[in-house]
Amino acid sequence: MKSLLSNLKISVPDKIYLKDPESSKLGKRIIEHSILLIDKIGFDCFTFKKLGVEIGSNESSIYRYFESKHKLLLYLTSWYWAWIEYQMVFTTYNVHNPTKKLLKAIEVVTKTIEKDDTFSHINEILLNKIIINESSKSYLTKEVDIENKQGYFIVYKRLVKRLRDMILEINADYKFASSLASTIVDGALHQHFLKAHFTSITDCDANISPSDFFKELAVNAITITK
Amino acid sequence: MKSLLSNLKISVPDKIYLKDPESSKLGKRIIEHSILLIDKIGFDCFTFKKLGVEIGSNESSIYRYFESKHKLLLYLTSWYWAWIEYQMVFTTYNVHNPTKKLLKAIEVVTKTIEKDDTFSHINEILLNKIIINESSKSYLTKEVDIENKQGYFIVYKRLVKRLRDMILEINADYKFASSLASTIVDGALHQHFLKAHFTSITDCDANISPSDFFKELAVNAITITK
DNA sequence: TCAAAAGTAATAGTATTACTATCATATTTG
DNA sequence: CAAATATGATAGTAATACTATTACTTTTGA
Repeated sequence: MKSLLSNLKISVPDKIYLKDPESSKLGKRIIEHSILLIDKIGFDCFTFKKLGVEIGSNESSIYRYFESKHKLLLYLTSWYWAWIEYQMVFTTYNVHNPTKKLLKAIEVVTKTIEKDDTFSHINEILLNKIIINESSKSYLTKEVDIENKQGYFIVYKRLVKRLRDMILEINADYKFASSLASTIVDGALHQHFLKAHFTSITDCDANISPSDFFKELAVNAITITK
Repeated sequence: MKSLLSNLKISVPDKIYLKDPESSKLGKRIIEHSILLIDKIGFDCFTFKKLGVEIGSNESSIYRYFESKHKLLLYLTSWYWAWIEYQMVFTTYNVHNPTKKLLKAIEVVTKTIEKDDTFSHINEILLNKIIINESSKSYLTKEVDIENKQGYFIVYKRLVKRLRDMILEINADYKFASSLASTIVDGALHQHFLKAHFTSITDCDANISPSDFFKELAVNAITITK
């Protein structure tokens, strides 16, 4: 219970930012408009100078919140996964049947995001698109091991571990619980990408969702060897 | 048979390059050393200027082969997948049992790459590392739809479709053959990445390979609903 | 309430990147 | 051996990803 409650808050590892963007109006505008701008022009073309123009503020002011656009991406991904984790813990909390619980968790992790008005300055639909298109760039770098040691990816890893634990609750003997969990989380993003851009190599479309695929895949993987 | 033979050659869509790097000594040096340098410093820090220094040649000469480093990455990924496709077709060619055939194909796609001396200027072990760490950057761009229309990703998509067809040979009623195939190809790269950097969220290590995981996953997914 | 502290803006400057353009030289080929 | 082709050297450009400094503005707490 304690462990659950301590993670319900959308909190991002504090080493990621220089100054907490949640602590000021400008900080919130930075987050709000960085999501809009990254979605619009892509992370590769996104710069703090362009963001400054967008929010009518100065480049140098943005640098006081984030060292680099890479750190900003780390912030956005951590926020996103913490938000997903919150929903996962919340929706599975009073579900006692292990299989039902896992299916609910997979649903949360793999579904197409809908509007959420809890956090007014964050557009979760666009943020989800950014996660699909850009989040892997946050760890596919030469600095990944150093940054991993500094805890920049704990939220993501914690989410995968929660999923792994639910898998093991169903079948403690399943040998690939961690790999299955990480495959579901990463694979869902990939299927959403394929659905939008490479339709010929996915079955996901208006009728079939990534959730359908991964739910069946997971249940078959875990229960067949039971 | 014709269809098989026509794809056995390691051929890369010719719109990717300005001048075929296989057509000259300098071209081969560009490929050879771009693999070494990208592996060493990462694609983000890689520039044609640095590559020029490395091969004792001029930046402007490299630009005569590739428009940009992005195109070079597209070349390397296409070459890699064509090489994998070649092995997949070759090793499954005389296997008539559909399940055995699929398992051999998954082995080829997911295994850790070993030395291959057929193509002297290409270090396949390092190229595989580049594919794991950098290949998604070739399609996670704002230009993906235009470039897809121009055929820059056909080799990758053709490989996934071959795998899909083998899945359907086992069970023609399986609803998620394309998604399973694309999940295996992308997921294997991801598991290799996790094995190297985020060990706590994968089961893959010195004893368990991504191949073990994906073989069992695929067979269970396909056969249980048969 | 007023001074100190903290936050924000404006400007300038730097090294590097991702190229393009031009011209010269070297090599190949018909 | 001349013409064509390939490569090299140099220069130049706009943009990127920052850092540094100074000035102004707002908040706060004694």
